[in-house]
Amino acid sequence: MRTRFAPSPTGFLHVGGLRTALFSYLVAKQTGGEFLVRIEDTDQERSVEGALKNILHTLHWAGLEPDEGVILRKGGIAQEGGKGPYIQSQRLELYRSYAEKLLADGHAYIAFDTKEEIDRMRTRQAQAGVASPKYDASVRMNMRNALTMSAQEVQEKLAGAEPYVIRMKMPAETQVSFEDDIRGVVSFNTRELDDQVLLKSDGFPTYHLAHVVDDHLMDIGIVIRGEEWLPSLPKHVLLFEAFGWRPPRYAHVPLLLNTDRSKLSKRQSSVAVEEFREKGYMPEAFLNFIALLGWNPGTEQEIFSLPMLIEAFSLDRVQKGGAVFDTEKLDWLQGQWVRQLSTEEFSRAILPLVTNQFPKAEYDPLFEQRAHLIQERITFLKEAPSMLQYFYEDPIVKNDLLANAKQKITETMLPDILIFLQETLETVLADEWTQDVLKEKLLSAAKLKGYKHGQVLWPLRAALTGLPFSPGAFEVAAALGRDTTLARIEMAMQSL
RNA sequence: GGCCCCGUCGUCUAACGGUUAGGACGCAAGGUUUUCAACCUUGUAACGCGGGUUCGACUCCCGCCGGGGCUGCCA
Repeated sequence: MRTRFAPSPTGFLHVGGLRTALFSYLVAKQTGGEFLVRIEDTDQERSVEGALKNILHTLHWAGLEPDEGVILRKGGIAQEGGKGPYIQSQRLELYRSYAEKLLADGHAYIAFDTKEEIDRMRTRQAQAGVASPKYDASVRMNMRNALTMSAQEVQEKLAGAEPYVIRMKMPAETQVSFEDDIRGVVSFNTRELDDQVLLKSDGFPTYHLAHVVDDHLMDIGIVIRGEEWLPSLPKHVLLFEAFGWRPPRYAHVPLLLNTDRSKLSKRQSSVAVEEFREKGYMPEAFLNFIALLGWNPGTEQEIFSLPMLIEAFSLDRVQKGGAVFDTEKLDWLQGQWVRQLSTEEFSRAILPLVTNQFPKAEYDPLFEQRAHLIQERITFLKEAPSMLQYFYEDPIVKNDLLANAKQKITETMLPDILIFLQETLETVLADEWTQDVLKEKLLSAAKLKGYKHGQVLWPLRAALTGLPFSPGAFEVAAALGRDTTLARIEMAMQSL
């Protein structure tokens, strides 16, 4: 089954766009088909410089590599496949010829109305309380089109280069029913439908014409798109019929919503996928999150990689109602994905971040060991450098960190506690300096002295790391080694 | 306004006539070698309303209410 993702280069890749792209990608992959990317740049005014490249980059980041169409390659943006071009602004002649075919077959007509005339018509209809304002409100009367003018008049205007559009001639009172793969049968009456513009006066097609022509020519088996297109479905089905083509299958995916349940918008939420990438979310976590918004596997599994999604996804388990884009679960998934990495993968992922801050850091078994200590306790990879800081430089330890009311440690108790730590730890020899031995010796000594665990462990951990939170005291002491551990306790004593 | 779509915990969702309405996030409490996390345990919380159909409705039908989308020479 060939599927496509067809963004307009008007800005960043939207999270909702990524979701429809993901669903399309999954359907293509699980049916052994191709996933194409086509660019819908038919609105010259809204096109944004650089948006195309940006969207492709983000798609690549997410791991959704197109098989055909517009693809990001080393050299830049390439078009691959035998059904191109895949950028609509490069297919203008094609759309025109198909629009003319419609004209010849009586499914469309030329109209010369100006923007102002159309505006006036709408105002008039609104004032008259017309239920469904449309171009042909009064049997296409009062409008300047090929349906009400003589052929000669039309020819004269065309010869005089007067701007015109080509409109679809909507059949009267026809019931159009179609089976959507997510919603089941939906039906509409053409009575409510306008004579949609198909070819604009600037020679560009509207979405409607371009969609029908391209998805037919590019042999798309199923069109997966946002629910906002559902009301346009009958127009598209009718166009396929007018061309004598078999329509593809359609799946209208429910919308992503703001917290107030309106259509997800930039004003109310973060909607650019790029923002999430910048915040440090892993593509796996983000994709996992997006997939679970409106789709469920029917099992209690929550963690899904892209290959697992290809395996488990199906359109009939896609929700019909919109889903609030609430990212509270995303952070949890991000943490899960950090934990999902092997120690080596994790170490390699954080290495550049750490060397950036501590140039002498390098990948070796020791680094892996240290990385392992923090892998279970961070959510974002970018937290790694600060959590490993004390392995690369001596911390500056303040008394108010060493003392801790919650652990019942006052500043006046500190000298005694630090001496206790020093004396006890000195009895542990270098060759038995392990987490287990340290724990055994220190806790038993503390018990003899009448210290509570927190009263000795908190100052030890704080003296070693200088941080309000970090891996545990024994883990850090073992990783730091005997000399450094004792030296830092000494330093803490000096600074009292 | 008209047309179309939708309606289960705060959020994402399971259930496809018979369940104590399940899971996840969040939140709360407890646990773990101190703290923040992570992790484990327990808890918290939902079928929009009213009619039918049926021995029996979250599930089927109708109405209402509520929400959303569309109603462009934007996609």
